[in-house]
This record gives sequence, C-alpha cells and structure tokens, in this order.
Amino acid sequence: MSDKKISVVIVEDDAQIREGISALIKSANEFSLKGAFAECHSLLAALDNILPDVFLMDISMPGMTGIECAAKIKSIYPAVNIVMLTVYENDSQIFDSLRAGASGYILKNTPLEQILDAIKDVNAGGAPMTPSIAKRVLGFFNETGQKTIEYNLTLREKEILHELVNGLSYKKIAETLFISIDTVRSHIKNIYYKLHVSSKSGAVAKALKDRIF
Amino acid sequence: MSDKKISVVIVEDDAQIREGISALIKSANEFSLKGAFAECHSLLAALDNILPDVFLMDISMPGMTGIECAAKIKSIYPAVNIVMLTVYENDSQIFDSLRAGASGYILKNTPLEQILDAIKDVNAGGAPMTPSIAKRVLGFFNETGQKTIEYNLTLREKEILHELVNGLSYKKIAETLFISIDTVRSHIKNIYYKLHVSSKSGAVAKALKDRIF
DNA sequence: ATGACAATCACATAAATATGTGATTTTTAT
DNA sequence: ATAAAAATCACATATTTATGTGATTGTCAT
Repeated sequence: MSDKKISVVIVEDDAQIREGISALIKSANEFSLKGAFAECHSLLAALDNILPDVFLMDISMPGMTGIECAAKIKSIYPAVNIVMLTVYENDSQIFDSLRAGASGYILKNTPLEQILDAIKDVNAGGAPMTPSIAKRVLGFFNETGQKTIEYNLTLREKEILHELVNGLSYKKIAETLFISIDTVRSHIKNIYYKLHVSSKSGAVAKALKDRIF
Repeated sequence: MSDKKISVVIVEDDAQIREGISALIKSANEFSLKGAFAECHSLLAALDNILPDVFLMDISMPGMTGIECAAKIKSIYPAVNIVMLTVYENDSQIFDSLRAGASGYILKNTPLEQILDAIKDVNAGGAPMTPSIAKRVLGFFNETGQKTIEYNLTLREKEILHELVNGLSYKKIAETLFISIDTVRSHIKNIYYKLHVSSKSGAVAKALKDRIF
C-alpha cells in the first residue's frame, strides 16, 4: 500500500532498549531508521537534518524530559508524529504528553511487533495507545464531563442563572423574561441561598465551574 | 488466567450483524452470550435478569439511541462495561458515548477477532478503541487545552481577575493584594475595557469561558 | 382540602459596583 | 535617556446589588 519506507528516530537513554528497537526497525523493510539518540539536546541539534516521519520518544531521560522535547519538536514541526514510550502509566505524564502534542502513548513492555504496529498507526494518522492508557484518558473525560452537581434549582431559577451567566443586569433579565425586577431579585436571592454564594459573580463562577449548564 | 467465561449482551438492530456477532461469541469458548436485542426497550425490560459483564451496543437504533441506552444502564449498574459499536467516527457521537460512560468504541468494520479482543480488553479494565478513534479523543484534548485566548492582560490584571473569579469583593481584593481599593477599581476598569465587559459577573464569565486561567 | 413549593410582586435600605477624571511612581524596552 | 507601559492612589457620583420582610396566586401530591 505504502510506496516508501516510514522513517523513524528513536530517543531513549537506556542503551539496551535503544539498540534493541533500533535493530528491530532496521530489520523490518517497511521502516528506515534515521537516527538513535540517548538524550534530547543532541537530537534537537541534529533535528533539521534527520527529521523523520515518526519519533519514538522515551519520557524519563536525563537533561530534558521527553515531554519537553516533544513540545519543542512540535513547536518547530507541528506535523510530525511522536509516540511516547514509557514504563509508567501515570496520569499526569499521559496528559502532559498529550498536551505536548504526542499522538501515541505505549508502554515499554509492549511486544516488539506491536511497537511496529504503533508506528504504522501513527503514520497513518491514528493515535495508538494501549487499552489501559486509553482508559486513563477516558477517565479524565468522565470526571470533567459528569461533574454536573445538582443544586435543586427550579426551572425559573435556572433560566435566571443562565441570564446572569450571559451578563445581563437585573433590569435586563426582567425585560427579557417579562417579569418585574423585584421578582428577579427574589429569584436571585433564592439562587444565592441554594448555591451558597452571595454575589452575582459568585453565582456565575459556580454555574460555570460546576457546569450547571 | 480467567476462571470463568465473559458474559456478553449485544444490542444491534441490524439482524445480520447481530446474528453474525452472536454466532461468533457463542462459538468462542471464552465467552457466553447472555442475550441479543434489536432495540433498547426490550433490553432494559430484561436487564435485571441478563446483566452481563460486557455490552456491545450499537449507536444508531430506532426508538432509543445506544448512547441514551448506555447512559441508562450505567446509571443503574455503574460497574458494567459497554463497548459502543458504530459505523461512523463522528466527534459528537464519540464524546457523547464517552460521557454516557462507554469504556470502548470500535467500528463495525473491525475484524471479528479484534471485536473479541476488545471485549477481553474492556473486561480487563482497559478501554479499547481504534487508533483513529483515539486520535479524535486526543484532538479534543489539544483543543480545550490550547484555547487560551489572549486579551493582553497584565500580570496584575490577571491576578485581580483571578480574585474576581474566586468571588472576592473589591475590598477583599485590596486587602489580599495589599493595595488600596481605588487601585483595585482602576485595574478592574482596565480589565473591563480589555475584555469588553462592564460588570464583575461578565468578567468572571468571560474568564471562565475563555479559559484565561 | 391542605400543606409544600413555585412563581410572582412590593418596598426599603445599606453596601458594593461602575465610571469619569485625574496624578504619581516604577518598570521595561528601545 | 527616555518614551511607553504598568501599577499605584484619590475623589466624586450615579447605578446596581444584596438583603430583609412581607404578600398573593397557582399547582401538585397526599
């Protein structure tokens, strides 16, 4: 299907792993190895000359972490694909890596053939990750997505809170909802009581932070 | 490794696919099929009796979508695993599914053996998804992470805006930052000008919506 | 039928906020 | 060195908010 080899650069401080994977890539005729580095600085210095299709990047390395390095590479060449390679599945490492622009995240104990699959996946525009990593990512989703705390606001109160979030004054809200300003006041008093706040901005902050909408 | 079969229920309106996968599961001796449904209502009615380890859930079905159905199941049995099965990789479907509590998301054109792998993965606590789906999920990460609109607020202005978001009054801000209330006023005037708002709550809303922090 | 709740309105007042018009002192960049 | 930007403070005043204390009218479930 593919007409040319996928070029790879590996950055990994552990010589054994680095050379193992290097040998693997050299022996597979779908891939070509463009470089193998033990730390980030020498890679960055040589970057312009050896830019590959895909990076395999270790996370914990002396000097500069793979995450920082990935961010640097991405800032210069946004289109390259970077697969992080690590021993730990640690939430903050995963998220920092993803934020740095990594497109894949696999564990070092992954079978070698699957590492090659991951390189192919990422080169095809996919985002390879082990199911356990994916689980962490999804967990993040649910946390932030579900946090819809219920404050037992009535329908009308939610409407009014919504207008507060939109930045309307009491007067404008009264006009919009065709009620008197005193009614607006009354509702807002109750909203404050239920949300445990005592100012418009406090209510707005709570509404947005707790995703009442 | 596993001491008993993984029980599965499939919900899929297309008879051909439903029966194909049913046959596959019945023939594999690591799995047992606890039920196959063509739509959600009959499944929900029977749910208490046939609760499986893993659901395979089609998304587009007449009556109730698989996403709504997944949310219902999760609200009753939060621990069950649900793998969504679909023909489309559509951003909103993916995210709605994940929010509904799905732990996996695979395409119907996935090879049958990989569907079985996905069931095993999800049962083992993983989150199987194809690399292309994973890519979408990651894309979401970068979007929300990067959307830091810049309003050219100065350091001090950001500090003060931050205190506004925390719900402090002018007076409290003045005390917290050891400056006079008139200075606070002055900064807030400038913040309003830069954010194009004219009230505390408007500023707070903008700060949170545009993720200034 | 009746008590609980939701939604509406009124009046009063203290406190906080929004806005204008200045001015002085540091910092920062050219 | 010097102009621009950032941070500080002051005073005045109109508007808006926050809060309390009521009251009336529906709706809804027991």
